[in-house]
Amino acid sequence: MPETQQQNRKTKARKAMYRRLAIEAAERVFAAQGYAGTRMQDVAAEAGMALGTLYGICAGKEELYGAVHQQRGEQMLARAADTAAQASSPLEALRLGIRSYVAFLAEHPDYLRLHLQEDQPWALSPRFISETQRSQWRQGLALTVEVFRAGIADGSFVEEEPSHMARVMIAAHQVFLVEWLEDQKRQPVAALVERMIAFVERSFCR
Amino acid sequence: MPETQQQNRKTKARKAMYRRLAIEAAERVFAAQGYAGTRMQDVAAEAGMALGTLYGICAGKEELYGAVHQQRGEQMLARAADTAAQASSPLEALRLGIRSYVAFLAEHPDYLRLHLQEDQPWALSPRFISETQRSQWRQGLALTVEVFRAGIADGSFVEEEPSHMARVMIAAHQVFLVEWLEDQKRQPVAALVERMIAFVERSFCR
Amino acid sequence: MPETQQQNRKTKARKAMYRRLAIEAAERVFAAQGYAGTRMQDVAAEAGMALGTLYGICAGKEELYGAVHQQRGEQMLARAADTAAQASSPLEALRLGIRSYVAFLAEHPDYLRLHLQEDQPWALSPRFISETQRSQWRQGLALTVEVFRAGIADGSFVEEEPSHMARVMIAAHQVFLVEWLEDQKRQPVAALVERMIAFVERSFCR
Amino acid sequence: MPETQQQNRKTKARKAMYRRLAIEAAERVFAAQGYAGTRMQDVAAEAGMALGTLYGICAGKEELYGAVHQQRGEQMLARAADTAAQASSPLEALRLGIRSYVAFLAEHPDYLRLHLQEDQPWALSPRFISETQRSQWRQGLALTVEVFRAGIADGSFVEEEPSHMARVMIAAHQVFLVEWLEDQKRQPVAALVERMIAFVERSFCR
DNA sequence: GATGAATGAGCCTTCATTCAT
DNA sequence: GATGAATGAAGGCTCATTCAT
Repeated sequence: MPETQQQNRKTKARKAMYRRLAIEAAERVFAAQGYAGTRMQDVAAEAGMALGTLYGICAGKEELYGAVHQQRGEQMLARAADTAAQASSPLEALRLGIRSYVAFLAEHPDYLRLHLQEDQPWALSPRFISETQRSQWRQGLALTVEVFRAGIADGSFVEEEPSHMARVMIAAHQVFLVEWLEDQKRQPVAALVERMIAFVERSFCR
Repeated sequence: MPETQQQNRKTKARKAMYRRLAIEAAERVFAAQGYAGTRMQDVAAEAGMALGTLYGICAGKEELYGAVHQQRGEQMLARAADTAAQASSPLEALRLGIRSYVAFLAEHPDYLRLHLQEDQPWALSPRFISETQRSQWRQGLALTVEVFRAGIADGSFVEEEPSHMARVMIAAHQVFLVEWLEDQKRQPVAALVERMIAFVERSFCR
Repeated sequence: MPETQQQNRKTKARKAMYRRLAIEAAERVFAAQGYAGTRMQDVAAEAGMALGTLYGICAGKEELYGAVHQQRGEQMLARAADTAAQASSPLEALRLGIRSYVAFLAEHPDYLRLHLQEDQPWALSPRFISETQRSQWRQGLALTVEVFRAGIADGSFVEEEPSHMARVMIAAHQVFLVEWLEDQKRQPVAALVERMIAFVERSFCR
Repeated sequence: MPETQQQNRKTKARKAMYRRLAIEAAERVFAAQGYAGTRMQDVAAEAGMALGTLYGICAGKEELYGAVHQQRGEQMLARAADTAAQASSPLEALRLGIRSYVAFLAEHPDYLRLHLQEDQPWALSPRFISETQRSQWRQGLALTVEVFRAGIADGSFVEEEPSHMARVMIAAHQVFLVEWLEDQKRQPVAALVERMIAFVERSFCR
């Protein structure tokens, strides 16, 4: 039944679009009101859809919250990975990667707030993260880890557990980003990035 | 009326004891179930008292949560400050301070969990922080900042904004602590401390 | 979008109906159990709806209580005003008005009970009266006051502050109504009305 | 055992004193905060005694509330009765009685507020009235009723049910008293009394 | 499939009352 | 007898989720 198949395709496409819509709305509302302060009603309203529709798209509040992080995380990582792939050395890959993801966060202020509020890369059990999301997060982390591993191998980085280095780097970078926000983003992004890179080199390069 | 005075003293002492009991119970429950997942009923039960008694001791759920952080934070800071005071150089003060607060957290695993869950030194608006707590946090930060400032002055630290250095240090240390927990505390505390100190020296010493 | 408009109309109509249902249920429960003795749960049950639905309809217990008074008060006043408007003299207007509102109260025994319990025209600070209700009460009083004023002008009533006369009249009439209830409503409404009118004439006519 | 008897007497006397204290405190607090808004704790504090002591003195909140009314009611009636007893005619008795009880209320502003808030002489089921109080209230009413009955007999009053007349009179007088309060007591008590008497004569005298 | 009205479990908090000291 | 700390039942309200239209 090609007709049915086409319908399925259409249906799926529409569903995907609705989901994207919902997730983007959720990002805005969660960023503004926090997880506890956000009602599903608010998200539906922000997304311009009915509550029931929202529930047809996501499994519940927790899943939706996780999906926001997954969605943006995926995008952010993809961009960072693409950029870093063009590097000729692990150190350069790291520099390019940082530049890329800071640019991404600067372009997505709502996600930045969420990221700083709740995204604890060191968290014991990041709240509301499904298995799918967890595995995806691991993949993302793995990219950074790979860069560190290569850098250790070629002697440009200190010998430490790469995943540890990645987590420390992310944690420290959160401080830079918060201070940047507290300062009303007065510092140019390029300067911010340079300081973040400098920190990493000081902490991890030989 | 010395009788009344004595009674007041007794009453106050008892109240203080009850409050400590309640705060300790709250620490355990908040650590295990998180803020949102904790019912006041649970805390009362854990403290072995009736709900009404708990409410005679604290003003509400938020205040109680804040009190847990304040209580332990105060203790931790006092110990770290005392220890660091005996140092003969800024660098040694930092080392002693880190050793002290890690020891404290190792002795108070529930507070450690809370600390890692919610104590985000980089947070934009740390939830539920009363003015008392805020000032207390500032004092704590100030101590660390002072050490960094002295270290910059005597040339042992890089020239950076001291409060920035303090926040980065704390953020990075959280990663060490989480990994330590994830590893079931298999690493001896002394070794953990050494790695944390080594990181700070790498990141901030000339 | 005429569809949406129609839906809005439908929605509004339904909401209005539900609100009326809720208010009528509340009237019964408040009349039977008093304000303090009434739980919102009871009202919801009496109205045959869930608690959440009730809260979708009214803002809370106080607002609901006020709404009952407002609703019935409005109806009662409208009827009394309509009737009195047909009178050819102030005295006749008063007679018709009294006849009308007593008939209304006789038809709405639950509201009568509420009226006797709480509607104290002499109250210093009538509890729970929102601004809307206050203005409505003023309107009601104004109507009666107008009749008295006209009666004073044409010489049929004694010269007194009309609003005082209105309040005294209402207070005295409450006694008639309570006694009627205590007597199990054995006295015909028409006779009751005649006695109430006689009282007013004795007290206020020249 | 005369010793024990004396102790009992002392004990009783002390208890009676405490009870009076408590009732007076309760009067103030109930007048200021209303029945629902008053906590037993508040009354105890106002009376300068411990909560347990208060409960040794009265059976509970409702009983205490009733006791306030009973206490003052008794005093008020006693004075009114004494005064009225010196009258040479029913009409004069009524005049003297009114003068007396208005003076009493003017001297006890807290009781006046309570009286106007809650004392519904026409109420179907006056809240919280114990059997003792009910009988006392009947006695009080009986006095007034007796005056009316005598006045009907000697032809000075209209022929109506005396208890009805008494209740109507009280209800109407509440309006006078509320207006007097609303007017900040600007009107002299003597003038107020004259208007109240005038009303009664207009309504009930032949 | 979309809608949004309806649901009701759940939680924070208060305060009348009791009872060990 | 006086005390007041302790109790815990009770109730207003919210909001995630469902399901009839």
